Amino acid sequence: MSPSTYSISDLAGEFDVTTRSIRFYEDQKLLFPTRRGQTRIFSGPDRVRLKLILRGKRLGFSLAETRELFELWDESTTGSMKQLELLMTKIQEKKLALEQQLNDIAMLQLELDSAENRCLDAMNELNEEQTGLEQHDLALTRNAR
Amino acid sequence: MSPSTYSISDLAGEFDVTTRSIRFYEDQKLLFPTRRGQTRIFSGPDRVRLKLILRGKRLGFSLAETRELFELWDESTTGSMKQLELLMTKIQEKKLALEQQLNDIAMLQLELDSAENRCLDAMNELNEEQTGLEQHDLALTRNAR
DNA sequence: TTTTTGCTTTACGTTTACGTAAACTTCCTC
DNA sequence: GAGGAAGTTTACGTAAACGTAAAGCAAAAA
Repeated sequence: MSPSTYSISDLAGEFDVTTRSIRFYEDQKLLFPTRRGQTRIFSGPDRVRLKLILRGKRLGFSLAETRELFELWDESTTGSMKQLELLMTKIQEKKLALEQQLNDIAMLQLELDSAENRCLDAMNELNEEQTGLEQHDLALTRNAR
Repeated sequence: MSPSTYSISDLAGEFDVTTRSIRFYEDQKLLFPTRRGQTRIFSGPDRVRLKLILRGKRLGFSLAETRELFELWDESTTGSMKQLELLMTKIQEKKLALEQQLNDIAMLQLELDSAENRCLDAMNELNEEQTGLEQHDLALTRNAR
């Protein structure tokens, strides 16, 4: 069974970040570990937050952006209509941004595929120059076009 | 017909970046405009490079990363086998990274959808508290679950 | 001809996201 | 009870990606 509390190095180990980073995230109000004496104790929700922080980072979110989302989400439980509407617009914004990212990724993938193929072509040509024409079967090592 | 050369402000305008940024990219060896006297003249390939730089940025690539790819691509035309193999591995790396990003985006999209729905639920509850039960049709404004 | 407009270089400033070092406590082990 | 491992705070340092101001040239417009 997964534990319900974690030490700083538990989380650092699991997600491959430094303890320095985790303390920095706390400093930036992204995590709120409790304390036993001096030492930090992280809860399950803290762990989830950390995972979200890191995923956000991989997608180019700044810590400030992620914190803003966390805050909106937290405040939304106290639920004034204005808060909820604000949260909705932020959610829409992020969804649009993700759509854009999907486009970017799709285009880059196409370009990488094309680059890959040209690269393979060039390698095949080099091979034929070196070993003569009888080795044209090397083309079989290439992926489908 | 699209022109084959561009001024710095042409590109800044088209891609909505500052001229400062473009000069910085040149400084970092990502762009290589020629000069007429003092002023920079950008070619079609320069324009393409700029577009790739910005797309890379949106996906969280550093300028150094992007430059490395450019360099590998440029060197690959002079085509020693070692260069080509290096380029291939870099291409594979980027493709894997993009796959990871696709996963991240998919998961975040799911979470945003879920957040959106909980948000809409909360808004509906607020509305019913305020206006009585006869307005339950508001649920129709919600997207499909 | 002055003025505006656009471009240039040089250079210091700024924000983000940590790294790194110093100096200290706490707990565990031997 | 000496040492080591893991935790802590405080604080200065750093790399990336520009922003911003200063000071100047050069062509086009008024």
